[in-house]
Amino acid sequence: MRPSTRSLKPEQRAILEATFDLKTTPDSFLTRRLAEECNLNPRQVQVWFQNRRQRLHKRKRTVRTSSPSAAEPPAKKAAAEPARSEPERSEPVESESVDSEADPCSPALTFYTDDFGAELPLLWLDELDVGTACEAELTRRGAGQSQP
DNA sequence: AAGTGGGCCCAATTACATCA
DNA sequence: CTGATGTAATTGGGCCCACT
Repeated sequence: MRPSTRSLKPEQRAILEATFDLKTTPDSFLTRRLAEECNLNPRQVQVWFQNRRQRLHKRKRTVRTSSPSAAEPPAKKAAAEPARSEPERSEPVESESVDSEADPCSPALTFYTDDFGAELPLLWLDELDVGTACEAELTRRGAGQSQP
């Protein structure tokens, strides 16, 4: 493993990866929030997610093709993709690792990434109410910024 | 209804950095 | 030094939605 070559800081990646685990395609709002949280440009966040998805698909394809019993047709892009019909795009990809590190007891999702070893309170990940939950939580954090 | 512009995504590619 | 590998960023093409 390379210690991140010319890449983002471990903390930034940790946040992005934790988010990616729950949501591989964040909407513009979430992208902006992530950018704020990571001190990056929204464009960078967007590019990061794009590359991440690409890597994931590539790996899966490689695994399948290298697999002797892999008989999955290429699925030609939009062929099997409902795409923008869904407002929230049900994740077509299964998380490669980390099934559910989120603490269900916590009001705000908390992730522990062994990558960074840090505690990442990602509150906006509630896909259902990204907007409101995020606003509320961010406001709270911005004001108090302290967890009991 | 048709045409246009903006936004988003995917796949492929490029450019750079690091390690063996 | 070179080749392999990983990552960030760019490019090109396609699709969808809102607007005129």
